[in-house]
Amino acid sequence: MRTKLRRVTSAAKSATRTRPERHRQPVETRRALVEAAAKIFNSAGYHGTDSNRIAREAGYAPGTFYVHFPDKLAIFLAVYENWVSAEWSSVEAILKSGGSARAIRRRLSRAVLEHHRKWRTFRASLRALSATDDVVHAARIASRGRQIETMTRLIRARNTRVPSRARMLAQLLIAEALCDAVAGGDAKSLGISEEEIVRLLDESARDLLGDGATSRTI
Amino acid sequence: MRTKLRRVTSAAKSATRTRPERHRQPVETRRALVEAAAKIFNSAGYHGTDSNRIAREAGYAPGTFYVHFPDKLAIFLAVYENWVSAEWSSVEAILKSGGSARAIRRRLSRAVLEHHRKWRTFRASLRALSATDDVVHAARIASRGRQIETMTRLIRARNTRVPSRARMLAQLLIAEALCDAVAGGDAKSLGISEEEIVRLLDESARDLLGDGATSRTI
Amino acid sequence: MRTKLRRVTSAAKSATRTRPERHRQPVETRRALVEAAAKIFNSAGYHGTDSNRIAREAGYAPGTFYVHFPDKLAIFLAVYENWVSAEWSSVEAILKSGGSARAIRRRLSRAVLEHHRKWRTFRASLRALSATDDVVHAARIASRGRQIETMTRLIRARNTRVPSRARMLAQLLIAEALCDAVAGGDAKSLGISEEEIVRLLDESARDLLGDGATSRTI
Amino acid sequence: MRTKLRRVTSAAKSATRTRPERHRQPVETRRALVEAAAKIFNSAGYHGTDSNRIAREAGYAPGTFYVHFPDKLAIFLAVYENWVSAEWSSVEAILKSGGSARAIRRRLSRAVLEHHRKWRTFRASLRALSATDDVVHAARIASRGRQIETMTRLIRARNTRVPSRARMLAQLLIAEALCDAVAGGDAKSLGISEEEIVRLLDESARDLLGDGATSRTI
DNA sequence: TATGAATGAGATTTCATTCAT
DNA sequence: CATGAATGAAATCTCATTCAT
Repeated sequence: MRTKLRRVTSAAKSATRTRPERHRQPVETRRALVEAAAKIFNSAGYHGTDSNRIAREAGYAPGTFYVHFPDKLAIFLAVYENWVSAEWSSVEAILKSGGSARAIRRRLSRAVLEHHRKWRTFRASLRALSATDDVVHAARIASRGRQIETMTRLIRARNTRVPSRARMLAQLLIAEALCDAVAGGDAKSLGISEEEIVRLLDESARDLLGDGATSRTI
Repeated sequence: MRTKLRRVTSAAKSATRTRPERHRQPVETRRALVEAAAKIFNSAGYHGTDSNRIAREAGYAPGTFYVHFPDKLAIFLAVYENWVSAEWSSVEAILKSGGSARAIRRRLSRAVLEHHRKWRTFRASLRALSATDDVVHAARIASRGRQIETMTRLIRARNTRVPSRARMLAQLLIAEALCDAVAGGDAKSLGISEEEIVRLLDESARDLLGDGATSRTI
Repeated sequence: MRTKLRRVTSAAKSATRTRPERHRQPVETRRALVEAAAKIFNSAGYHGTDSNRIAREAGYAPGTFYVHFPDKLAIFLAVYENWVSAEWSSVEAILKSGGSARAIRRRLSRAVLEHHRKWRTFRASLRALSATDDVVHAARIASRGRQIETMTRLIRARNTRVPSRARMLAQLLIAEALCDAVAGGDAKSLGISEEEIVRLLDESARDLLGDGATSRTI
Repeated sequence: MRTKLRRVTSAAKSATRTRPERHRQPVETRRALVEAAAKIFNSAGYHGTDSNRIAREAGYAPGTFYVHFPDKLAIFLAVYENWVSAEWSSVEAILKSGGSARAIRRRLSRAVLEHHRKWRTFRASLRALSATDDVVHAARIASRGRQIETMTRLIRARNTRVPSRARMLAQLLIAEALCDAVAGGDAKSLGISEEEIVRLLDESARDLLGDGATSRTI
C-alpha cells in the first residue's frame, strides 16, 4: 500500500526565500545567485543542484538565473573564482598578521583546514568536473597557477628562499589531501587522530615557510 | 477495448545486433557489465554514464543491466571493489619482486602513478560521490582501512618498523594527490616537470619502505 | 571532454505542434490537464493511461504534467474530486427543480444512471485503486462521508424523516451497483431489460426520498 | 544523503518458495500457479502483480508460467473461474445444510460476506479489467449468467417462487455492493455499524429465498 | 515440461533551458 | 531586468515475454 510524497510546490519554499525587497541592481542579483549556488553546490554537489533551485533560494524566478549566467556551469565557475580568492585573501591576511613563524603557520593550518572542511562537497564536485570537462579543467589549472604565484609572492615577502614550483605545487596538493581527509571525517572514521594529521600538515608546511627548525617531515 | 497489444518485434533489428552468442553464465555477464561500466565511468564520469549505455557496451539489452544490479550506484561500487583489489595485488606483486629497495620503490611509484593515470576520471567521480552519498562514503572508508592494513602487512613483511596509522594514511593521500596531479596533466600544464613530482613522491615513500638513505622529504 | 551539449532544437517540429497559444494561466492549464486526464482514465483505465499522453492530449509537453501534479495518482484524485462534486451539484439541481416527488425521483434516477454510464471505466479504476492504495481509499471514504452528509441535507430540506446512516450508505451502494450493471451493459447482455433494473432502482429510492406510496422494494 | 534499497535478488525468495519437490504433473503445476496467482492478485491487484513473481511464488521459474498460460490475463481468468465455482459450491453446500430458512439465510450471508472480505482486491481488479478489456468483460457476463442459473436452480429446489431474472441480478449486485462496503471497511470508517449493513443485506435476501416474514426491505 | 538469463518496448520522472510578457 | 509557465530530451527502471538448452 504505497503512497507518494507530495512535492510541496509552493508552500514551504516561500519560507526559505530571502527576496530582499526587489533589489534592482544586477550586480546584487548576481551576487545573490552566486551565494545561493555556492551553498547548494556545496551541500548537494554539482549534479545534485538544479538551476531553478538556485534561483529560488536566491529569491528569484528560474528565468532570472539565465539572465545572469549562460548555464549552470558558468555559475559553478563563478563560485569557484569567488572561493579561490576568498581563500587566498584569508591566507594573505594571516601571513600579514603578527606573531612567530610557528604561530603564523599554526593559524594558517587551521584556516586552510577550516576552509576545506567548509567546502568539502564543492571541492569534490570541482575535481570530478575537472576530470570530465575541459573548461573546468582549464579553470582549475589557471587557478593553480595563480595559487603558485601568490605563494611565491608571499614567501618572497617573508624573505625566505623560494622553493621550486614543483615543491610548491606538491605542498598545495598535500595540504589539500590532508585537509580533505580530516574535513571529510576519514581520519576519524579510521580511528586516526585528527591532531596527528594536522601535525603532519604543519610539518610539511615548515620548509616552505621556513622557521629554522629541522625539517623532518612527511 | 483491446485485450492485448502484440508487440511487433521488428525483424530488421535482430540482423544488426551483435548479440555475443547469448552468454549464459550470469557471472560472465556480470563481469562484462562491470568491465564496460568501469570503462565508461572512467571516461564520462558517474553522472555522464547511463545504465543503458553500459549494457549496450557490454553487448546486452538495457533490461539486462537491472537483472544484475539494482541500480547505477551498485555497479559503481562493484567497479570500485574490483579496482581496489586490482591495485593492491599489483602492489603486492611488485613488493614480492626482487631487486634493491630503491628499485622496488621506483617500480612501485611507476605502477601507482600508472594506475592513477588510467583511472583518473573514475577516481574523481568516486570522491565526488563520496561527499554526497553515504554508501559510497562508507565504502571508501572501508577500503582505506583495508589499504592501511595491507600496507602494514607489506611493511611488516619487509622487517621495517611500522609507522603510525596516521603516517600511513598521510602517505596514501600524498601518493594519490601527487599521482593525480601528474596523471591529470596538471603539472605539465603548469610548466612543472613531471619527473620532479615523481621524485618528490619517491622521497615521500622512502621513510615508509625504509632504505637507509636520509629522508629529506616533502 | 565536452563542456556542453547544445540541444539541437529541431525546427520542423514547432511547425507541426498545435501549441494552444501558450495559455499562461496555470489554473487553466491545470483544468485542461484534469479534463484530458478524466477523458483518458475513463477510456483506458488508470493503468492504461500514461502521463505523457495526458499532457499531449491537453496540448502540452510531457514535462508540463509534472509542473502541475506530482504524479499520476495526484491527477487521478483531482479528477475524482471534480467528478464527485459534479455529480452532487447535478443531484442538488434536480431536487430543487419542480414537479411531483415521483417526477423528481425519476429524473434523479436517469441522471444518476447517465452519470454512471458516462464514467463507468473511471469508476472501475477508482474501485481497483481503492483496494490497493491507501490514499485513494481514504479519499473514497471521505467522499462517501460527504455524499451521506449531502444526502442528509437534501432529505432534511424536503422535510422527510432522515433515515439511518447505514440505510443511506446502503442506498448509495445499491444505486451505484444497479447503475453500473446497466451502464456496463451487463443487464442487456444477460437478456435482462434495463427498464426493469431502473424500476428496481427507482423503488429502492422511494423510501429515502419518501412519496407516500407503499414501499415494495428490492 | 540518499541510498537505495538493494533488491534482494536471490536470498529471501527461496524462503517463500514452496518448491514441492519437483512435481512433474502439469496439472499440479498449473494448479500451483493459479493458487499463487490468486494470492498475489488479491493482495497487489492485477497491475501490481508480475508474472515472474507468480511463478517464483509457486516454486517455478519465469518461463514455466508461459508453458501453462499464454499470458497474464489468461491466468487471471483461470483464477476467476476457480473463484466463482468455489463460491457457488459453498453456497450450494449451505443451502443443502439443515436448519430453518432463517438460519440458512444467516449462514449464507456470513459466508458470502466472508468470501468478499477475503477476495476484495481480486474482485476490484476484476471490475476494473472488465471495464477495459473485452475478454474479461465477456467472462464476467458469462459468469453472471451462470450465477443466475445456479440461483434459479437453488431457489427452484426449495420450491419457492422463482423471481424475475432482473430481480435476481439485482440481488447479486446488492449483495456484492453491501459485502464490499463491509469487507473494505468502508462502513466502519464511516462510523456505520457493520451489523446494520449485514441486517439490510439479510433483509434484501429474504424475498428471494422466501421465509414468510413480511418483506420490509432496502 | 521446465529453466532462467535475456530482452526491449515503454512508462515515469527530472531538469536545464527558453521565451512571451 | 525579472518573470515563471512551459518545454522536451533524456535517464532510470519495470516487467511481460521469449528462447536456447
